[in-house]
Amino acid sequence: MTKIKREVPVRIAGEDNPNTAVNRRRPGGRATLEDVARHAEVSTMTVSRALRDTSLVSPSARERIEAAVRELGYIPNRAARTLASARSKLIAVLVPSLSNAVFVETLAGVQDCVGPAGYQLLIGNTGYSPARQAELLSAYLAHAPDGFLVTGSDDTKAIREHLKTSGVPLVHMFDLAAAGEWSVGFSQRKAGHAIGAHLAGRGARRPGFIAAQLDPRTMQRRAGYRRALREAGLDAGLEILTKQPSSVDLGCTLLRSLLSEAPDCDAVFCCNDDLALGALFECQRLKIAVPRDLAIVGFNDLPFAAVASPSITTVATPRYAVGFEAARMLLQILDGIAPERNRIDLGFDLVVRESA
Amino acid sequence: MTKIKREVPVRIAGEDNPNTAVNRRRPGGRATLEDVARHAEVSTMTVSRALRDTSLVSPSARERIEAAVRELGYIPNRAARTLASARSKLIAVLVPSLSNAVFVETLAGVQDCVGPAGYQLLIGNTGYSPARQAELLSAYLAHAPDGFLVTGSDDTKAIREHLKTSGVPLVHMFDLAAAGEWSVGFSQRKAGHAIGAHLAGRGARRPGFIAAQLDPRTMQRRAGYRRALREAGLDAGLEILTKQPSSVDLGCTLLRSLLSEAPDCDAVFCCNDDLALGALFECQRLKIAVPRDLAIVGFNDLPFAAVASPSITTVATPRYAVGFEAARMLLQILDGIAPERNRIDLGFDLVVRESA
DNA sequence: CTGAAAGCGCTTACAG
DNA sequence: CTGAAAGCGCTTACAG
Repeated sequence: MTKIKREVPVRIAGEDNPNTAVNRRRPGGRATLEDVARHAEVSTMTVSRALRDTSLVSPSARERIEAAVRELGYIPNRAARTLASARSKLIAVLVPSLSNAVFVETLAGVQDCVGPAGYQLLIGNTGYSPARQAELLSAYLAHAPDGFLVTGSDDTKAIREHLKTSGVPLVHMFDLAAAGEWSVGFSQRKAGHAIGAHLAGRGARRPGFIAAQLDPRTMQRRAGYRRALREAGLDAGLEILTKQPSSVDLGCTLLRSLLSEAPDCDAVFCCNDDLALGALFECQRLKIAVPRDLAIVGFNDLPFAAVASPSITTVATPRYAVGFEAARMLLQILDGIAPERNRIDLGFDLVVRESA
Repeated sequence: MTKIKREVPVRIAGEDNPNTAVNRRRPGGRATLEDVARHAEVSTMTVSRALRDTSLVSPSARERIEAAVRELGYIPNRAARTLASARSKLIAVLVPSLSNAVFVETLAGVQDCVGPAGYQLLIGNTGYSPARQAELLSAYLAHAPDGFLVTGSDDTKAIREHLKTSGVPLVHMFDLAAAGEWSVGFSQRKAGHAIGAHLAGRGARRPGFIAAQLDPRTMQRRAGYRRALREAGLDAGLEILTKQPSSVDLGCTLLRSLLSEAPDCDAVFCCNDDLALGALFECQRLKIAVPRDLAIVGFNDLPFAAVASPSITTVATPRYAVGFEAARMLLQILDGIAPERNRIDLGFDLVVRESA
């Protein structure tokens, strides 16, 4: 006696499993491609084609398939698609922080670029930690992302090492990487230099620098800033650095430290706007007139900088564009189009306002 | 003549495909479970077990498997796991905004809770749009998330409708949903009431309200605030509302509108801290003493509120906890454990500072 | 503690 | 324009 193999699983209408706690294979009886095919009286292949590109299929088939999809509430299973096609339509994005508005806007740029192309984002927060970054890289590799977009918390070598064998393309954001790598950003060094030059140009005698986190990009800004001061014949030695995460609160604290170390300090470059806002608040508390007694410069041009009182002089960074262009570059690579350049420098703008 | 089917694909060492542009099935020849099994001289099942729970396997097998994994650089393919197990280990999180720091911190709470349990997040930004929310719900359903965490941009009914048939559990964040739904949040209405009562209590004669975005939660705060004013015998009619996205800049603008409409206004409840910061800056520009001439209250207690000058009176909201507890509730549901309560009220704190 | 079989729901690569 | 076959890389459900 032969067992009869049921080619088509029998679905009894209204056969709801009352015991929802039990983990059945198809919770809710979600419709599959096969269900749609049967309903539309075509093969699964035709449905598969119609779903990807309607022009691949005859109008009549297309109509029936669309009707079936609607009736069954069919939603494709991406895991199956990923497994079969070896394309996940997932892009992994690694940023050092999300409490920093800069990276939130970068993500918006990425999202706006890849969303219309049908990609989903896997967003990882490395917290500026190389170890965490390595972990995330591995974890995300398991999802077989089609590409990586990363703002490195440290050297790019470890990243390369990790991804090299996987063959997944990667574009660096903010770091203008070396040849042989893809990158979109701007020169942190030049930006820092522009600030140093501005401060020197407006007559600062004793400028100071306050910085938190001390990530690579901050240190590059510092290098440019120091060079500008030296070029202007000024001492670049006055600085308060801490590895603590940046915050407005910390800006207050660091400003106090700076002034206690150098009461004659007459200008301060804060490594970002949050710090600058804290410094400004602290000055208001201490009755220090800005910019008359102390000039303050921030970095990034976050939304509040323009409307603070006094408004804050800062460097406007193209963070949204960095995300968008890095994503575009990655998409080109994924589509097999060679981007014109392997590194795109988006530049920056020194925005001179009231505070310096 | 019979074709011989190769049971084991032959892999020739050093056989690198020079044409990396060609999209082969296995870019980089990523190792599979089968590769590991062969290397460790066990079956794929044993490897599968060892990977999930080492105690399921003999120590000797375990050792060989671990060695093989290391040597081959094996990284599991989650798409395959998802397809076979019907569990994606993905949690979809929908928030109305990422430029609002509140939701960034909520996401941090979610991440900190689900990360250790091996879940990845799919983060969707609805931009406060119900239409976008519906789109994202569908898009994410394709990824077969094990659960949803959402802060609704509108009514919860549409969400239910969408997810009902899918059987994917959902926990609401911030909205304390109706019975039969899972939710973690706090009473926006009571929080608004606390602010109204505080302003009345400190002698406000002509309080005003400024608000942006006008999402459901903002309107609930407004309702509580107005009731408190009425209870104190004050007029609740003075308000400037706009659907524009919230920003510090907008806070400046709305404050000016408020004062031009009611020059005798002596207290203002800003629906969030960004608006309050803008209002404060504008007062500084207009030489309006805060709180003497005008009291300012914000909402959320973002990091800058405590250190502004003057420091800003506001309501501290448990946003990190909302994310964490909502995630915990969801994880319990996924593990088949019934949470004690279906709605968790985390409360809030009125933080009285200098500005009001 | 271990393994052979079957299948998850799609797409690729052919063939017509 | 359409379809039958095979397979993507895992896990489930059995069986030992």
